[in-house]
Amino acid sequence: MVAALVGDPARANMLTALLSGRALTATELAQEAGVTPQTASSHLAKLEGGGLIEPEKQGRHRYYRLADPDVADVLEKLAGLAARAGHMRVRTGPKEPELRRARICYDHLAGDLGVQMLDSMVRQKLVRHRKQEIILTEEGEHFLARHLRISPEMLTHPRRPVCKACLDWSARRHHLAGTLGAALMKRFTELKWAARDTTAGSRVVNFSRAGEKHFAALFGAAGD
Amino acid sequence: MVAALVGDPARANMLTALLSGRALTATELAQEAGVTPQTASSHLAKLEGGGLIEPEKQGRHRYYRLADPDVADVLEKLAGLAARAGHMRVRTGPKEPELRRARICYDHLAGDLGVQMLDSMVRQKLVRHRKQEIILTEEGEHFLARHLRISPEMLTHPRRPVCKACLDWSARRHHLAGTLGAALMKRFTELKWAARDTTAGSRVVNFSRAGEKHFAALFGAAGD
DNA sequence: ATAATGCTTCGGCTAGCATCGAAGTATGAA
DNA sequence: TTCATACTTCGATGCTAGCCGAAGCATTAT
Repeated sequence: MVAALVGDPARANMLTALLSGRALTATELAQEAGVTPQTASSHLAKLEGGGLIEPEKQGRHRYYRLADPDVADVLEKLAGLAARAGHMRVRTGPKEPELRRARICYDHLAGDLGVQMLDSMVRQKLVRHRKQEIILTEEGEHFLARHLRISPEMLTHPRRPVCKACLDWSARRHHLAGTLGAALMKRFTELKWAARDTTAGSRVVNFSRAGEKHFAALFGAAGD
Repeated sequence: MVAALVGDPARANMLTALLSGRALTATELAQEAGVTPQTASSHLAKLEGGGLIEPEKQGRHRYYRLADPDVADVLEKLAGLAARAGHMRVRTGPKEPELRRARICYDHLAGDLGVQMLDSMVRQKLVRHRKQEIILTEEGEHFLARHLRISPEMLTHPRRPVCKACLDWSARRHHLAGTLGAALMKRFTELKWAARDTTAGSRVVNFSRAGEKHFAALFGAAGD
């Protein structure tokens, strides 16, 4: 029975975390639920078996998201019932809205700005994006060399692709990973357009006023 | 959490039984769930505490029904998810459709015909029906005396009202109980319009061809 | 290669909860 | 009144399932 899956508090916490439309790693879900990774692993296997969530492998991470909008729908209705019965479960949105805007995803930029950057690159035909595959175009190489002093040879790596689509959990869309994604983030840091938050463990990336302007000039949103 | 309530198999069976829109007694729900009455009592208390079901006392019975259309909605969606995951839960409708049409409710007529009778009586202004209260009108007294030879003094009883609204679980609406309800059923039997099913424990009431005609003449449905 | 990280599987422990028997209340019948 | 039925509460038992420690892949970093 599906309800039994949702009934367990640990699993309910996981699902509630996923309800925000983000995709989270197994470890992140473990701490959301307040259990150890091995316990979480068992729960996640059950949720997956019940068709409530779906995994997406990404390097040595395993991102989980809700399997379906229908699942989210049922969960919300369920939460609505609980609220009416007085068993309110507040669980307000994630802590930092800054995280949604810009953050480190391993070594590359994620968040709204990361998604926006990939969108812009596709629109400018710097890359071609089909499904999971992303290819750097010749125009893209020129663009990178001219504006950011990133040369193709800087991007070669024995076992890592230049471009890769990476699921962004705050925007629920893909942003750019791979050696190019890492190189871009590195350059942004070197140029002092952006800097990682000094707080230990924080994944927030803060853009400077000037940095934001330069970034927008290269990768501005569609409407701009 | 609400989902935990639905998660237990016994409770899930109870809710599924109630999902058909009927109201069932605690004992009936116990056998639906396949547990003893005392176990069922505990489950029902929890479901009531969670706001999923609501009791309606009726003599020494306790009828339970889903608290809200919303609850039914969520349960159906939940079942839909389960079906998609392959964990189909068939649970086809109740055994006898005859039960839905006409049956004994203690000593009076219930089922579609019971509901239809009360509707017709209201329409003919034989009774006034406001909320739970039903009052026999003067016209009603005349009608009963003329067509069924039921006199007002036959309906007096030390501790029982003449008219009472009784929740009909198959139609999910009220039918007529009280001494009048009992007297009507008694008269139908005497006139051989209807007879209780001979099977032991059966609550089915079978109408004869002629009985059905006479009944329809007095208490026909709105469209007729 | 070696080390480190992310995640899973295995095994044993424990808490919680469903379950039932028995006894207690409430309602109605005789 | 006394008896029967419907339902609940209490008390004790037993089983499920969540939990963690330790160990086992898998992937990536150095």
